[in-house]
Amino acid sequence: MVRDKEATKRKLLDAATTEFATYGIAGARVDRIAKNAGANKALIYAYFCSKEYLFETVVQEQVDAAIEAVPITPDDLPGYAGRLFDRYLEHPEVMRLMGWLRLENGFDAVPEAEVRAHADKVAAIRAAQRTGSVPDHFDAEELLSLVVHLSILGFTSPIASRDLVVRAVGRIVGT
Amino acid sequence: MVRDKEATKRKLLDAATTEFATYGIAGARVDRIAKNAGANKALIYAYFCSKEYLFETVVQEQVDAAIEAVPITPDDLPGYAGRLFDRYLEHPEVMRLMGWLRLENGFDAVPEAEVRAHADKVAAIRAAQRTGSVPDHFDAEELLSLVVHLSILGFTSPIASRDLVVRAVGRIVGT
DNA sequence: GGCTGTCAACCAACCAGTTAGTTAGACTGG
DNA sequence: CCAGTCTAACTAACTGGTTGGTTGACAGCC
Repeated sequence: MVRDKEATKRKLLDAATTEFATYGIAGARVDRIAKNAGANKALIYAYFCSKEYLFETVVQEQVDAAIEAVPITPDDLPGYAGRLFDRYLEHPEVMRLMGWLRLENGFDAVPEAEVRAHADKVAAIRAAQRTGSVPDHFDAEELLSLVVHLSILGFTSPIASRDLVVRAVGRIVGT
Repeated sequence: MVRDKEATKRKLLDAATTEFATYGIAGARVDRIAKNAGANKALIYAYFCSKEYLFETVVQEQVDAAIEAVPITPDDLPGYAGRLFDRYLEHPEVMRLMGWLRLENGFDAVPEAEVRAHADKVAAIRAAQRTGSVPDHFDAEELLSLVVHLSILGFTSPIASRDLVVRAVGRIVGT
């Protein structure tokens, strides 16, 4: 047996990510997380204080990763939406975790990292609008909301395709 | 005490609607539903068999009501999106219930009533496209998905307004 | 009297969180 | 190099409380 705190934390976080994405906060079972991580339940409380705080840690980590993986391209918003669409298709856990978070902890329970990243993206779009490379019939914040929202079309509609999202954003952004 | 089976069922359904919309299936408490309905817990099992089946009944009822309340207007899809937006603002339970359903029972667990209504709406849009009153750069089914999806923008973005949704759908539908 | 709606009390299963104790392995003094 | 010691990672078993579901008795109505 290897005694490695960080490695064990990692295994617990991985198991918790799957568990929370599948069952949500109320539905997740601490025993199952420990078992799937091959670790003891008490370690969850030693390392993450509580089930709730473990969930927050998982969300934080996943949101950070998603934000870093798909940087915004203000001059190509349809392409940005397409890359977001791809990301969510590859990592549906993020969307599921956010879904649980919003339903269980209220609709304004937004991870801090997301708030910061959001502000940066609005600024980037606004700058692009000033140079004229992005039309301004929508306010920068409105435009970002629309683009991001359209990129998650795949979770609402079974017939949604990458191409559909890209074309729709193309029409929203305009010429 | 009044002994009225239908009235008791109604009170239980109302309490269950609030409870399930707030806490989901796993998070909902049968005792709390009974208490809030002013009825006994055993009646839930007498009338609705199980917690799961009670949830299904609630969802069915709410979805039916929502479908009936907002009929489609193929020639005015922005207006349709606006009315859906209003409906969800007034009755957020429906969206929350659907959210729980999708997360807890899988993303293809769509109520039967919704499937039927969906097909009708696609047909209506397709007909409008044939008469030329709706442009056909999007397939009818794609168009409906986009319109419905945009109407729930309020659940993703805190800055979403009715006007924003209407304008966005306007650009999607085109002239 | 029998049928039906209602209920308090109950139960077995489950679950988040705790604790008292065990052990791997790093460190130390010789 | 090694015996002794100390610490922190780890664990099995337990606890207090909760939860979905049941049951047997009782009350009102034909």
